[in-house]
Amino acid sequence: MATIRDVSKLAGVSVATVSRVINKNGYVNETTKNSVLNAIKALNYKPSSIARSLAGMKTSTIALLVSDILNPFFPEISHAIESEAIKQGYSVILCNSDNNAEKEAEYIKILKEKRIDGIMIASYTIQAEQIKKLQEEGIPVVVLDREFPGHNVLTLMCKNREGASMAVQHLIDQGCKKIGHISGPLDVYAARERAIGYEEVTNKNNIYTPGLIVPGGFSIDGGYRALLELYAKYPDIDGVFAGNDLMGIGAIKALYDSNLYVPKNIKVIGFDDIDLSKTFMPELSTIKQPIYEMSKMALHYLMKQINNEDIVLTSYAYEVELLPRESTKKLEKEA
Amino acid sequence: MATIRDVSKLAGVSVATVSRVINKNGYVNETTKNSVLNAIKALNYKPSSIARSLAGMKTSTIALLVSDILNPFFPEISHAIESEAIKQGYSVILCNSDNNAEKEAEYIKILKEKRIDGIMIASYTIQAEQIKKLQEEGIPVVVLDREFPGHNVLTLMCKNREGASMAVQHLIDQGCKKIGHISGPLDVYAARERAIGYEEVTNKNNIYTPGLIVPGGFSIDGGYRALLELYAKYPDIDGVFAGNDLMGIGAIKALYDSNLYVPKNIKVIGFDDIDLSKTFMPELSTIKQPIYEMSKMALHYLMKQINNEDIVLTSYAYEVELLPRESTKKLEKEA
DNA sequence: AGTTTATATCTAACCGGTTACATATTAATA
DNA sequence: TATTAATATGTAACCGGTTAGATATAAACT
Repeated sequence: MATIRDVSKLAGVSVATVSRVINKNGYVNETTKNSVLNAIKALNYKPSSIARSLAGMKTSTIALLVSDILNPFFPEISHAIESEAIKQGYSVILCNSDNNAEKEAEYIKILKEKRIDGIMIASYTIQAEQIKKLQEEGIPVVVLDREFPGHNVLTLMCKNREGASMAVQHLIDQGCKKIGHISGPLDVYAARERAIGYEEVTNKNNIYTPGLIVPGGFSIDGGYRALLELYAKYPDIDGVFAGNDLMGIGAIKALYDSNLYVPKNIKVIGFDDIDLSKTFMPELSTIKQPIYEMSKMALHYLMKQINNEDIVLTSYAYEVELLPRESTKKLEKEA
Repeated sequence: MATIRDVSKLAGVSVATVSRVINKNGYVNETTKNSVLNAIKALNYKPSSIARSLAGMKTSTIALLVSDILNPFFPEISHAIESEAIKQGYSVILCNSDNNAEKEAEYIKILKEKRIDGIMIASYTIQAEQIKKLQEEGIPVVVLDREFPGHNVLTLMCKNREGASMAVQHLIDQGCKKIGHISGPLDVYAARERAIGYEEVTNKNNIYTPGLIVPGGFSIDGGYRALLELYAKYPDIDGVFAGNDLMGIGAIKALYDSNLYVPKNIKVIGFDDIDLSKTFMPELSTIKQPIYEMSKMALHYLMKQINNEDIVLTSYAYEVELLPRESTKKLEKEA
């Protein structure tokens, strides 16, 4: 593999000149530039990012830490982050914590050693303490879909509580009288907020019952099991607000396997608007959060921190949107 | 950020000794070792992988190049590769080409500059020529789910043709008389092989009609559109073999939207056995390919190349398995 | 003509590790 | 006791870039 010194020798100039040509900075004579360019081509020279990082004190690499790459929500984030990052000349190391705190800690250690320029966190297992440590070591951090009240971190999320309220209100509008909630892990901020939104609206309508909240771990399987549990306890349930689309899909599947149909017997609404929700049958009503937009802005703010522009480390909540689809349709005979 | 020299100073030893302690090689006195360890802790020292890579000529990083991270098939591969890689102390840069040849070429350039130790390719846009170039530059390569006959590359795939035959035979066994095929992009090896498997079995049963093959681009949308096209041309179709599960799901959706039901009116079988296929309603019959196992072995062979163990650069095809589910069920009244 | 400014290039230190080689001490063997 | 081997540690070159500072020439300005 050719080095910058090989190039400089072949072109008959110093390494500094070669460096200037490569980075298009400083003065370089047109003729000199061409002979350097020719030497580069002749040797098939590719500058080593490793050496460049060591000398330049930046890696042009960020990390994206996710909970579970098998959950379609995260590939959507990953896709957005990566697309935007590459536009700015950054590449992304994807770290899948698999919802495992130890694996996550191991990753964080590796990332520090790799001297990545910043880290984007979309993981439910991470603790505020770990984020604080990263920041103390000078590593820019942005957090997606979480909130750490009382900590100086930039976090982006959607209006979870409001969205949940919209979802439950929609079920009520569609005629539901007894509405269950399949929640995410309640130690996760977004899941908690959504549960609160559910509580608020059911309370206001005098249909709140604590037992109607069952956790479903944000997964299809969890949603499936949660629905069965819910239905066993309350066979007269007629609406379900699932804390995310995956659990909504799991719930619909469980109903189907129990010979109950959506929306005929029970109406179901999810949250997120992952791609799959409008492909599923029946199409899943949901609360859309602007995943691409949020991710894009998250990256934007991460870059600002990396470039030492000072920004306020606070949290932003994005608007959500109700997307009524088949799974909450009011059938004619009900009307 | 503390450096190895800071540590050596604090511990009162040379950098070589510190290096020996960190890497657990060479002779180090127990007492010395402890004082070094203490210094490391006191300074919160984390060795720089950058410097280490530059000096040691390896990055402990591999790249995974995928076609489309939004297609669940690829997160499953990604999950497997990443899980196995981290066990061996390697991290993975995930590169999503988005089915865009230019973006892919750009990534390959970046990866060369990053001096990654090896590259795992699961992308449909890559050309044999590019792989050859990578190899000539000494970069170990393993390819998943493709084949490049006549090229010396290690490729892992499943028995695509055989699986396709099994799928079509299964449809026939379930009573289908007119079977369509929604294919992947026919310039992709796996898609072509599956189409050939389809042709072989339909031919043998004298039900082959060229017009019954329609391309669906390996996506849900593509499958949806392909089915509509197929059905418009051949309204008497009673079975569909989709070249992957996503297209199978798209096809079922299209049928549903046309008031046709699966398996009642038409039976559908997919290929891959992605997680979603058994959650979908109806559950999608499919040909299971051992994604985790294949990916794991792919990584295994990549590591062998990285470690300069010589292996035969050839292609391996994994066994597939028919998973009959609801979408191809023979209903009682049909029997 | 003398001074300033813009252009062009080079030398060498530096980034933070690894490692070959030299050196010193102690233990084992002849 | 002399010699060899094992243990322990240090020095300094090297990996391949970047960049500050030195130097030199040509053009522009007093």
